[in-house]
Amino acid sequence: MDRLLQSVKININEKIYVKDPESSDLGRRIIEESILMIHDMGFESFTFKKLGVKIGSNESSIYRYFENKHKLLLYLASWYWGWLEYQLVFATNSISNPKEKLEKTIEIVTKGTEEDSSFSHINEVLLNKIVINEYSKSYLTKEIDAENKEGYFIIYKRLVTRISDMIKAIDADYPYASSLASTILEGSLHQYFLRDHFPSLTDCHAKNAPTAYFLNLVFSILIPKTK
Amino acid sequence: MDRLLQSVKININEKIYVKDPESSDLGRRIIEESILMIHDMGFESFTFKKLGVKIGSNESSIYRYFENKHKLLLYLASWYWGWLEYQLVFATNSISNPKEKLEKTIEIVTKGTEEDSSFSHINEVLLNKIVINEYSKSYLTKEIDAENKEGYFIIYKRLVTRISDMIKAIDADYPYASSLASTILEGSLHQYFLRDHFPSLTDCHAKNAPTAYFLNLVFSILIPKTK
DNA sequence: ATATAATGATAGTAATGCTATTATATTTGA
DNA sequence: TCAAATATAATAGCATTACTATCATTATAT
Repeated sequence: MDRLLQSVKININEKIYVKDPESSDLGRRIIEESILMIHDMGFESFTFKKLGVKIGSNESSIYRYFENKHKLLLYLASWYWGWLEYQLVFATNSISNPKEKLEKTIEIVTKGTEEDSSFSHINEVLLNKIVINEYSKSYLTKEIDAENKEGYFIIYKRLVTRISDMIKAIDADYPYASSLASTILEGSLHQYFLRDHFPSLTDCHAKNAPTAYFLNLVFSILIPKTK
Repeated sequence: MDRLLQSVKININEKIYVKDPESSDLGRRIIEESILMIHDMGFESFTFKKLGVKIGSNESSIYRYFENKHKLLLYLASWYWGWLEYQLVFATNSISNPKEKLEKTIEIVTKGTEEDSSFSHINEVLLNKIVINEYSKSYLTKEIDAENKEGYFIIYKRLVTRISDMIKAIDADYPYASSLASTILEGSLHQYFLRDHFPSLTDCHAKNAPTAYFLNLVFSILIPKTK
């Protein structure tokens, strides 16, 4: 990825954290190590106590950054979607042809993250895997409506809206632009999960196969209509 | 639904339970009330202790049926998918035209469950909502590969395979039959979730709108190719 | 009537998810 | 440069969870 990304700070809703983890060394270590730990042990087994031991700090200190591990997950997910959105906007901004633009977009949001920018403390490859395995848990809760109202999911929603708008730009009459956009994002994560754990339920085995699958899907739906 | 369903017992992998909940009154009450409680309070807040209080029984007695609440969720999900599979086979068995058959299938698996059979102790309407909100949590775990090997997900996998086979029957050359099948099942649950909590991310607002969305999607992809 | 199985009651344990308090560094800015 | 403010660390404590174990009681089946 472009080195420029390094200097861009992903803007995350301040209500998600108690204290901005980007504002201190401890905060950055919390983010850095939590990604490694959640990836290793899964979100359920991950605790602030264990994280404290790992970063040589104290449980109570971590609570000064995040109310609980659910909020930390919301933070990591927001960061990931913000990072993806940045890449998307950066890569498609100059494309004026609507079809090309959507193609590029699908490519970006469905390709697996394979290399770490290795500039920041955030390992994007592992974060992508965390999003695949844990993102649903961040919204499949009883608190979803309240948290949505607080704006904890704006970045994700904005991303879906961007894709939806591009779909509409190609076919203004297609009545399911938002559903299709959300299917691409969600469905892509799901296909990667299936590839790793239920290989018989997917055809996406090769590298970046979800991209080919969704490109075929989307343009089978949209293009014939515009002819 | 047909009254016949009443007499059919959904066959669930014996490893999921310690003692078959269908084999006793207490077992049936565990299933019946757990559905109500998980629907009400969400899977996270639900505990065997609370369930015990609700059914006027003891925590330890419930542990004689299910090792833990995760296994109970696997049981409920398997029952749901088995029930859906039964409906699907029942309704499509006699259809020989591949397109009609897939149409009917999509209709069945994407339509929201609106009425309870009210014959058994299982409330299918609430169970459908539980599947929408909690099913992902049953497989997004670190134990997934071991549990898959134990066969805890066979019914779900069989269902996806059935749909995949029907897709292949229409277009043998379409290279993503399994991915499309899994997208229909998963995506449908997701669209219902979005409808209830992120309405701006979906176009499926009307009753059974996911059915229309997926019918359009699938046949835009498959039919043009066969012409 | 007796053995067997199912259920209920009670207790206990380690871990989790916090909160609170106090002590000790570290930073900063007057 | 020193005091004040701020950040972090250490320790303790508490309610709840997710169990396990034991023993008593109650059906049921032979």
